Amino acid sequence: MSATVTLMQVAREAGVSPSTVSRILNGTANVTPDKRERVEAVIHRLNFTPNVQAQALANGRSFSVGVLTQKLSSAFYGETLAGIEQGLEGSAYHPLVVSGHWRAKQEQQALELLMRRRVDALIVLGGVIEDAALQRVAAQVPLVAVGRAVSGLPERCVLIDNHAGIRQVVHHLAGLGHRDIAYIGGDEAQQDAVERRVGFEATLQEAGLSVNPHLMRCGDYTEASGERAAEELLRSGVPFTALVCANDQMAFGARLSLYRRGLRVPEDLSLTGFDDLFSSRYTTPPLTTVHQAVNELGQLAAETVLRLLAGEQPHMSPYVPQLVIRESTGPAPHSPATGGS
Amino acid sequence: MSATVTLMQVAREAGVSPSTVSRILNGTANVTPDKRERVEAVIHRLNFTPNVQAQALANGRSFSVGVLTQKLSSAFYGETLAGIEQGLEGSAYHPLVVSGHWRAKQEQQALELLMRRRVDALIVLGGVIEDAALQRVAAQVPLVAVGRAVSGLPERCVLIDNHAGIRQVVHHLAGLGHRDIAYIGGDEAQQDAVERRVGFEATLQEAGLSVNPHLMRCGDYTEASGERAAEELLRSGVPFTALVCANDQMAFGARLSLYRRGLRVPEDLSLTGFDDLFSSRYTTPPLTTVHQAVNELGQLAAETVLRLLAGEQPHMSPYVPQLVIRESTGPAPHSPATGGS
DNA sequence: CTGTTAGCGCATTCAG
DNA sequence: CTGAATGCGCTAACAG
Repeated sequence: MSATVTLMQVAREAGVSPSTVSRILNGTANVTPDKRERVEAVIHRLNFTPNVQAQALANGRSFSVGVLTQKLSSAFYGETLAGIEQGLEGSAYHPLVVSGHWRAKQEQQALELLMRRRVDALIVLGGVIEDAALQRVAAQVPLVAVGRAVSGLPERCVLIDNHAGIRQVVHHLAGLGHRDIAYIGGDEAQQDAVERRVGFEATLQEAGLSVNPHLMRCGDYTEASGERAAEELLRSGVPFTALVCANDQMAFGARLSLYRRGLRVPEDLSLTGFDDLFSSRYTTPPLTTVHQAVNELGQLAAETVLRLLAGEQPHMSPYVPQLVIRESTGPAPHSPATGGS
Repeated sequence: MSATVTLMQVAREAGVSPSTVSRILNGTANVTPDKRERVEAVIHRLNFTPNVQAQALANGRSFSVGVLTQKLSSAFYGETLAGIEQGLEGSAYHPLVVSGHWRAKQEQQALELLMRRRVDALIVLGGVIEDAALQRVAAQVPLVAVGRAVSGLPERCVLIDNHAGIRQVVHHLAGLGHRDIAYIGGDEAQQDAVERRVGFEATLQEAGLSVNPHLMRCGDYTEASGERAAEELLRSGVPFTALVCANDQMAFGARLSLYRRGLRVPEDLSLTGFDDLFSSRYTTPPLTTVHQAVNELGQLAAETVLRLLAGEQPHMSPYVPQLVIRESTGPAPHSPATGGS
């Protein structure tokens, strides 16, 4: 653990004042070539790296943007984080990531941690913390929310048009002749879960089909819950020819449940997801789902934050996700699967 | 953006000295109840939060441990990150994550960034940067590497016994009667990729089987590469009854390729992976693979770092992963699949 | 128990 | 163009 080199040491070693070294470091002012060379040589020789904390303290900015995510192990948010990282690249700002685990209290603590680190801006991915808490921090630093609308902060939310997404799914299935369509929704504590369900029901009617409460189930966005819900649906005996899941993970779980019962996809039953996780391309059969450009959304959030930091007032418009038709959907069979027998 | 409150302001407002406030904040010394109450009231009223940068500067520690990962969107490392976060929880230290994207140059930059942020310790996940670079930073701060051996830094590497893992796979398959076993390896720039391949070949011989170079292919750990390699294998016409993949993702890709050709798993062909990603439980059929307790490895790394920070010298022993037999492996069929037809 | 005094490492006035 | 002086916000001796 060799002692860490300071700007002051560099200055002494090079026979100049600390200010000169600082100027060279930041290109704040011109310096005679010979001094510059001398200093740079010393910097290199001593392997000096400026202390970011000190810089932050001195000029009032930490050059870091806090990111509140929910789970580091989530494929969905992981991709968004990658997008944010990418969007910030080249910009002097760096992301500082903390997770809230979908727990309001932890999200609150995470926000406090970020504020103590004096992040220059904030990006919030989903979460269940109250809008009021977000408004409070938004009063201190520029804040951009992804995938959730925060009241009082329009133009600061990168929104996804869930309704439009699920609508495409239903019309696709209806077009294939499906009339009995089952649905597995997500935890309605999350905004998008209710938007998707409402969109599903609305489109059903739009397509001249009726909502059958016996074909509606609720999961929590995990594979296990999807498997369980599909199991229940099948066991209930109520016939259906297509199964719409509110996200890909639950579709994966449902897929397993169908496999267990020997039901073929899409011959016996059509299956759809939402999100288009990377792995959805590799399920058997590849999953028909709604593509969200998660990475791009992350980049967009990053760019928006950068723009906000630069004093601009960016305009946001909701992102319309697109249906990707792969191989898990097909024409409705004549005799609906019930799973019975 | 309201001006940010400082400790000094709190002190003035409460009619005490800054040191007193500091003492209350850190519990460094006793303070009379009345003063304490007064100060805490002011802190609350002004919504004061200490500036971590300033604290770091003042006491020489940033209370952050840098984490060099490769891809934020990776399911594998994501789980490890979650483990690290968990392991650090409650410890005053917080993770600072940066990605290297498996590019030596970017990894180097990431390390520099972390050093400039004056992290108190470092956790490195995989990567392709030279050992020398890691040794250099290890000279400045405690360093723990996960999933890679760094020369000169034994006892600082959380290692996985890849050989033992792949060995279980081969013996499992041999026990099922498979004699023609194909292999899809990873990019050999990564240590574990070569360890797994070498382990595969060694165990084959150990089991009395011979290594058939025509059944060996190389991917890069991605689904796409697994699909491609399986395709080649099948097209080559060389018969085999089992396909061992060096990681789960490639197994997913291979699975799709088999599906495309109408080959049943495990009736026509047995398939195995390595890692036991969460989603491997949900493929159809669920994948037989080698379980790595990735989350736990992350926690272990975090605890080790904490121990190092506390001045202890922890002892490391390689982690032995365990085979998880699910449904993608079965008895060898009588007539091997060749994919030709 | 508590206030005063010095820095921590750097950027930035302000004079030369 | 460059050095000296100041302060960023906080902690840690050091005296009371």
